[in-house]
Amino acid sequence: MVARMSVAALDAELRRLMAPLTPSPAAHAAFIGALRERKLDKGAHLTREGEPAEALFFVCAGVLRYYYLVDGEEHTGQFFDEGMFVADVFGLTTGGANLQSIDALTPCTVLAIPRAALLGAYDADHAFERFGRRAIEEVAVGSQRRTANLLKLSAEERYERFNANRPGVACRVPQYVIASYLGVTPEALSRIRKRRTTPPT
Amino acid sequence: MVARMSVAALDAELRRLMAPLTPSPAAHAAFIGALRERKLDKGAHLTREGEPAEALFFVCAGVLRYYYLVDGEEHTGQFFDEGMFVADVFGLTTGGANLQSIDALTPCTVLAIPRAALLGAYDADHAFERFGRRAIEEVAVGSQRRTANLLKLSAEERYERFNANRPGVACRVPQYVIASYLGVTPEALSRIRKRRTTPPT
DNA sequence: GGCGCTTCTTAACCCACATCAAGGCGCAAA
DNA sequence: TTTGCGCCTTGATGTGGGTTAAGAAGCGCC
Repeated sequence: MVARMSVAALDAELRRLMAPLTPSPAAHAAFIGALRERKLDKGAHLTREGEPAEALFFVCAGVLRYYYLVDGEEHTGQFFDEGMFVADVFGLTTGGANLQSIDALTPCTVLAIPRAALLGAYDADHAFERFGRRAIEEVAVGSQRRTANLLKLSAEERYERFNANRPGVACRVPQYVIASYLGVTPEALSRIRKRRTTPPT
Repeated sequence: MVARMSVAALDAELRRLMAPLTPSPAAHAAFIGALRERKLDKGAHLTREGEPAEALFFVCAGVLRYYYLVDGEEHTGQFFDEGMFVADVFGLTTGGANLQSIDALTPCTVLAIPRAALLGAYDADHAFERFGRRAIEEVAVGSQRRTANLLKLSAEERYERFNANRPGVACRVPQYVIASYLGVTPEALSRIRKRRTTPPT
């Protein structure tokens, strides 16, 4: 049931992150064997705030995001598209309840790595532990960069950078979701866009 | 030259994070042997933006922070006090130039774990690799929480939470540094404080 | 083709916070 | 004691973005 091509993409990421270590064939086989493919309609959820974390996900196709719900408002934390890993880091790493909800912004295909299989791989093989370390290092750097941008850039600059850095996301998700990522209202984003496309009078 | 008590505190953190694994005596001895103690005056820097990352640091005494310099303005990313690890995560993990500057907000004592020793420990022993994974997981969760707070809370709420969560930091660093952490000007923080202490007319 | 739903835009008004500009206070050096 | 400096506060004024309220435009569905 698991598409060959998707697993190959995940495997390439896996080997990039654990290099120069290589996993034992047994540990590798157990890991691959635990993968489950999931197809998501637009709007479907992978996790919800408060529920226990089940898995680490690898995006084969589509765009997802995680977000926080604050008195009815959705605050988007990050976007994930093809080739990226997604999870509620807190829930996945501590076993506690998820702090974030993850949903599909387009129809998606993901590979799920159940939490038990991931922890088992960490225990079974140093190479998987390295994969876990390197993967979360990239998450941490990305998150710190995001924090820095929120602190030091204006809404307009954040929008420019987002367009430049994530063009594949920018053109596939609705403006109001981008607004919630930038930390402004959809109205404000609309104004920014008008200003930008009509700078000369 | 390395104080016994400080190393004991670091070692406790180390064992907490690598549990239930334990390092080989040889790898553990090599790691401990590589530690170097550094004393910092208030205002002294551990790293500067653009320089190569040298080490991971463990705070024995004092308060430090990392910050970004944007046209003359310092934007504080995070505070670190006794018992915490500090580093420029990007520089330390990739070997590239630091993205952040780290300085001492009070006189400090830290233990430096040279980058080469850290990477060597990762290679030498699965238990150290686990320590690295767990430590950076905590960093990632903290950074995501910080991002979420910037997105969803007002300046006043961020100040309240900071006071509640980091009282030991709040009372030891100047207001203008706290303001740069909250993402407001010192003037705005001053007004927030006045409002807070004088809610009844 | 008409209907309803979602998304995006526009406009008017308001407010939190930035900016600019003075002071005030504590402390250390002279 | 005086001077100077770093830090905090206060006030006046400006503005980016929030809020509210309407439309307009795209699009699937009957």
